[in-house]
Amino acid sequence: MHTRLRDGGSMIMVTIKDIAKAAGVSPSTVSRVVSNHPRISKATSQKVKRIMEEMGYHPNMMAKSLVSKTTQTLSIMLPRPAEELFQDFFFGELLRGILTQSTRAGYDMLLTAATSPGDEIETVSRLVLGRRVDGVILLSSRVNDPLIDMLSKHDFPTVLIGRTDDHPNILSVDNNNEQAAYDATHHLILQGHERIGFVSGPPSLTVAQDRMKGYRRALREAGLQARSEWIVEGEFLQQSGYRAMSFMMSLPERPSGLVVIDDVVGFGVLRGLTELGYSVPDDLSIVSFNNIALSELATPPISSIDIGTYQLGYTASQMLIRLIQEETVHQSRIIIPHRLIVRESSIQALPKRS
Amino acid sequence: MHTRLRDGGSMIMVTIKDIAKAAGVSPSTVSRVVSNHPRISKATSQKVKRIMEEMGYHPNMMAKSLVSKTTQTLSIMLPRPAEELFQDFFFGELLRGILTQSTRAGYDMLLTAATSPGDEIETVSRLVLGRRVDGVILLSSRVNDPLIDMLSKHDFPTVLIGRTDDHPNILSVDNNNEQAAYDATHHLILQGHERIGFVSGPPSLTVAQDRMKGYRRALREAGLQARSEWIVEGEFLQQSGYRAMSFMMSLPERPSGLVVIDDVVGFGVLRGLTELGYSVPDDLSIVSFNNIALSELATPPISSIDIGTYQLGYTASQMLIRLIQEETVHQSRIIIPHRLIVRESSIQALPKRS
DNA sequence: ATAGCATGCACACACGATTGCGCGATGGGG
DNA sequence: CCCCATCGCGCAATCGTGTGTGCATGCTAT
Repeated sequence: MHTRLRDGGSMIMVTIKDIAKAAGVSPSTVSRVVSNHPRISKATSQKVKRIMEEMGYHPNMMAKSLVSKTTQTLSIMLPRPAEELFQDFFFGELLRGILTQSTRAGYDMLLTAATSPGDEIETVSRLVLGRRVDGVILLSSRVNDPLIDMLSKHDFPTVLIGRTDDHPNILSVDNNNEQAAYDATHHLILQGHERIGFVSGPPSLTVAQDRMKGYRRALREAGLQARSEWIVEGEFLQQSGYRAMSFMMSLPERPSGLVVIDDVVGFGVLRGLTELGYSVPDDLSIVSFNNIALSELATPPISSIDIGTYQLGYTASQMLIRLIQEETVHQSRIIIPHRLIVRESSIQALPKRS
Repeated sequence: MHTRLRDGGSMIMVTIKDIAKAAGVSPSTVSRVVSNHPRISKATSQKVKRIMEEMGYHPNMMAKSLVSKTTQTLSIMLPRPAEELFQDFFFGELLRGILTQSTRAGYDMLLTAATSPGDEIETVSRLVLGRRVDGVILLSSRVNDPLIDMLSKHDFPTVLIGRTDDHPNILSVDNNNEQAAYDATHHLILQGHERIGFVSGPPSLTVAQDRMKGYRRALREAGLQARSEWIVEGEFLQQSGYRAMSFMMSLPERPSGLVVIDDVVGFGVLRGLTELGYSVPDDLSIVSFNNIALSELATPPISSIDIGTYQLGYTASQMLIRLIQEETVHQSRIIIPHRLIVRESSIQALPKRS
């Protein structure tokens, strides 16, 4: 059964002209009333405003954008593939930060993904060169990202959440991931561990590179060795954690502590260990990153580096809007502080309550 | 230090006129080339297309929208407060479903939240009456939602993810939540439980109401009683689960099985039980809803009703776009099938591997 | 009394695209 | 050979809003 639900765009549209006619003034006067132009008399202003109210006038944003050359819209450009991101709590918090700030500042958020692999440039061109958005927040902080090339070539307002070496003057918000990984690793060292592994993410991501560096530095400074079989690269998925765990536990010489690049991956590690009958933290201690809400609800709760996810998004949005509106920025790179949240997954001393 | 990064919107804009001039044709011809008008010669078409390529032409979407009265944009209207939603995995999957389909169909997604409490109508009016979007996906399926009133009064393309009684002809995608809760409860009954509780969400949400009904029906059919102290209402937060668990375990007569409205809440219950030294499923069996990715990674893995979250979003987007483009729909309400995923949290028979 | 200025508003054009209509050129059939 | 259909394209109006300019009017100052 086909049902006809709407009658062909019959929705009547109250324009500025209709208001003008009803108020007995010119369209320009109505426009100036809306924008609070000083040279409009109190009387006309009130009358026009009343009529706008009565007739239910809402300015056409498209017409407005056309002449003002601004859309009051930002785009969040998702990396490809985006599946991992969506599966991570991390993303929701980030989004919440971005949305809170941009909504407050009167900007709308466009959530953008490439239509097909390798189509990012095409997609962004359409938005950016087609003047659909005023600015872009990039979540794809890969090395040598052609998107960043393109945006910076066009001098388009862009803020990167992450890091890039190739474009020093692009705005970015990031953590000190090197130090964060150092702190996580150092924490395990302080707990007495000498065999510490690292479950990383895709090596093309700067965040994975940075955390790797911090991990290595901590070991080096402590005079410990980073054995290559204790370092595993994967994705930001639980399966990666599970696989990494299987591999590590099959080694003749196993690590006793593990730094894991993401909480979700950490969940995979933890679950695998539990299934195999190992105890955390006794058999293997775990520290991971991002401190998603469920980390503290794991059994045992997972120690994690809180990277200020909400703040990351909030700040990115704030920087971008400031850049668009004022065309100046105070700093081109802002580092959100991190902090280690210690939980049972990495504390052997803690009495077990079960 | 203030740094001037951009030189005042200097970004040159290639318009249809520029192309026309360079190609020695009229703007209308260029426009027709873009839209593949049949009455344009192969020769001119190719020449114009080559020049567009050379000069890097991208049509101005605002101008296009102004005349075509269509924006190729949909809005996802978030409920208030949105905090809970963002903290739930559920949301990411839903978003992924919506985005995948709408991107495929050539629509952009606007993520919209009210600027301040009670501002939903204002916010949506601006978007809808200001012709900023072509359609709206509503996530707020409260009872008596004034937003739905407003949208349906204006006959604006809308799809609701959830249910409403007040507006029978509004399009919606939903689960059979009553049956889903029935299935969850029935599963516990089959496991031999006779004292079964229900941890619900805000009673104003239709999803909470529906699941409550299914829970009650299952008990009634089995000749079991739903004691009021075994039914607790809360939010979609882990804390709610924790509190509900504390309360239930303090009762003189405790439930032995628990149906929980959301996995995240279930995590809270589970964690609380573990901390207090109770065993799941032996002391208390748990079945929850949504089957987020981490459910199977809990210790023990949580039984959950998979509601086809991705499919929910995908279908909503598909319905909406079809309504916009064809103005007809095959069905005004689509039910996404659910299925119970049984895991250790509700199976006493399963041998424990630890 | 009149020049001068501030005030309040309308006219007209612009933003960048789409599209109905019309006009010249071409070609084929009677 | 002429008429008419078809083809290929340009002209001009239009979408709804913003804004520079100009023209009245009324008030102040000399």
